[in-house]
Amino acid sequence: MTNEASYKDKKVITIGIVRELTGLSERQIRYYEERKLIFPERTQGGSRKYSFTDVELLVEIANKIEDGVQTHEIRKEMIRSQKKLNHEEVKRKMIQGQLNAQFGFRNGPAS
Amino acid sequence: MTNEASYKDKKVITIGIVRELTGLSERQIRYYEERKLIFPERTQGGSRKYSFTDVELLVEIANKIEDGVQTHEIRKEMIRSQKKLNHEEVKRKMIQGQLNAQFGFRNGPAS
DNA sequence: AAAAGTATGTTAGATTTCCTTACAATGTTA
DNA sequence: TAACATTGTAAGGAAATCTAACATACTTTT
Repeated sequence: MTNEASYKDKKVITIGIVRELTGLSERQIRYYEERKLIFPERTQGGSRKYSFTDVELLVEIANKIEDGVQTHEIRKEMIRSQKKLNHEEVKRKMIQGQLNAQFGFRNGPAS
Repeated sequence: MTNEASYKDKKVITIGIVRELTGLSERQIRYYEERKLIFPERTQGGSRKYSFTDVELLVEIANKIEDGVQTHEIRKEMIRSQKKLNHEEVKRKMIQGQLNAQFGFRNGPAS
């Protein structure tokens, strides 16, 4: 049913490569994490690992900052659009629930 | 016309992560390179960088080796399928050439 | 205006990751 | 048996990353 974890979202890129891909400094990349705009995973030893999605997000963040938007504002925007997404998801599930109620659809493993 | 360089083919993954993703040892990964089965890029400093495609290929290689196939044979297979691909490409271009001869299609920058 | 906050650079020292080379061990092919 | 194939391991060095701290220049808040 669900996607095989897409390449785009797999956290496999170290910070040096992210620097190359985005043109940002490592200082900037770490700072945006400190401001909770980005959430790399870590290796056993503690090195950061990013996804291509993270890389794209970083570029968007950098663009907004160039436009004078503060990390603080960017974070709010992100929370807003996250909420909107959640809202969409809730609506989708409600509709799904109504269909189930009406027609008794099932897709679980039970027969 | 051509694809935006796909995430799958971008060489951005360091050997430690490849080890995690494939379960192979770094020794094995480097050895398969020595046997010309895989071709990582390098960072400025000399560290190897792999793509997701490389990771998949490594898993295939590992499976064949478990089946007792030697790197030497695997390489031949790869060259064979590479040649088949080239052959397809040549055919495609020949057909394209014939179309051009017949109808004089152009898409270059010249008027 | 002074204080606080934002964004980034830089430095230092420690730790992790990666590199190459070489030798060893074991199994396979010629 | 001699050569080859595959993998482990060790050593020493270089590259990459980490955190913490201090500095700077701006902007916002009080």
